Amino acid sequence: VSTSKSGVSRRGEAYHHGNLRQALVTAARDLLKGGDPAAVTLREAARLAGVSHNAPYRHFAGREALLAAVAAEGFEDLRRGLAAALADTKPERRLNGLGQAYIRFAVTHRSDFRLMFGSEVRAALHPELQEAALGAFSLLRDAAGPHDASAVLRAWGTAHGLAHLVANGQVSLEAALGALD
Amino acid sequence: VSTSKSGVSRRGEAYHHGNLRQALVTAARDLLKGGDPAAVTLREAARLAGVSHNAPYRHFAGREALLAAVAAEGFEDLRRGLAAALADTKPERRLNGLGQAYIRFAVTHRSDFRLMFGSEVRAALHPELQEAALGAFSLLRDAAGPHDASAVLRAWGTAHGLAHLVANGQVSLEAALGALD
DNA sequence: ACCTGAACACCGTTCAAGT
DNA sequence: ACCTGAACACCGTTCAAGT
Repeated sequence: VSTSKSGVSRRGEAYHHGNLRQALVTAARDLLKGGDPAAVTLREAARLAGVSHNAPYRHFAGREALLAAVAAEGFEDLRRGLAAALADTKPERRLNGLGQAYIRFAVTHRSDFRLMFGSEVRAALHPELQEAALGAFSLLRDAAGPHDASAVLRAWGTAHGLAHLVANGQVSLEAALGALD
Repeated sequence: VSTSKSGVSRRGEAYHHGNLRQALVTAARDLLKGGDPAAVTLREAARLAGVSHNAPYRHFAGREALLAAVAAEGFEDLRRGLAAALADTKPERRLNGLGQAYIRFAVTHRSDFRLMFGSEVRAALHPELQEAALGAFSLLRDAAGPHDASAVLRAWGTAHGLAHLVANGQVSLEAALGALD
């Protein structure tokens, strides 16, 4: 968002964009907010970034790679949200606090959440995405406190499932939070 | 799959197909099995069904309507699976048995499951799909037995979340079933 | 009623250049 | 290095016909 870093020396300048990669990710994220992942188009993202329909290939192998970068940013946001919840929660309420933060993320980042766990992007093909996802998941695992693996997995599943149901509009946020404990 | 019903009088006959709608849904389901929902294409489904790329519009308003029909079939299958689990489970283990069946459905119908709960199809726009989904969900609600609404929702969330995690390959089937209780 | 063929506006992706 | 323009093969969707 800032123009202070490297490359963009004249305003309106498209050639030697300087931050095209991030501009494309941001554009894609905006397109995604509309709710329809099919609307995230390489050509439209390029248009929003002010470059030719072909410039994105300098930074991304293809459309799916751009979506993977968006999803990876989503997982980083999720990790931050979970970490913040940890800091605000008493140790004995950790599972609960993490669950709440997970569900809140799903509603406040609805379209990101669906992309992160949807089928548009095959995570196995995008190491950067896998790493970001692992970052969020392992925080969950490590931070859950004195519970056995099965209890942690069950708590994860519950938060994850309620988050999906809320994000899909099948359950209200209040009901989901109320069901957490 | 049967040719005995209405219309297909000569083999190889495409004109007055007789069962084009179902043929298209079946074709779409086959395409979906590949794992990539983008591969489900109106034109390719028409090709598989042996009709022109335009014939599907006689039965579906567009691509999304075809996907909605596929998802609706998925929900009917899910409902059947849940009903079968109910019949096989002692009353005091109902929540558990339903959860197991839910997770099993997700792994045996991986791509259907992801379509049913993914973002390709906006359920709100397809009443037939909403009805099929409600059929499965209300079976869950009604059959759960002597539990309060919050406990039923939590159990649904847990099964749903674990099912997603298994379908996405983030958790093994054994671990998910083990976490159920 | 049900189906076809041509046409339009889009996409992802590749290639040969340009600065 | 980074970007452009032309080109290709695909799509969804619409329209005017055909039987």
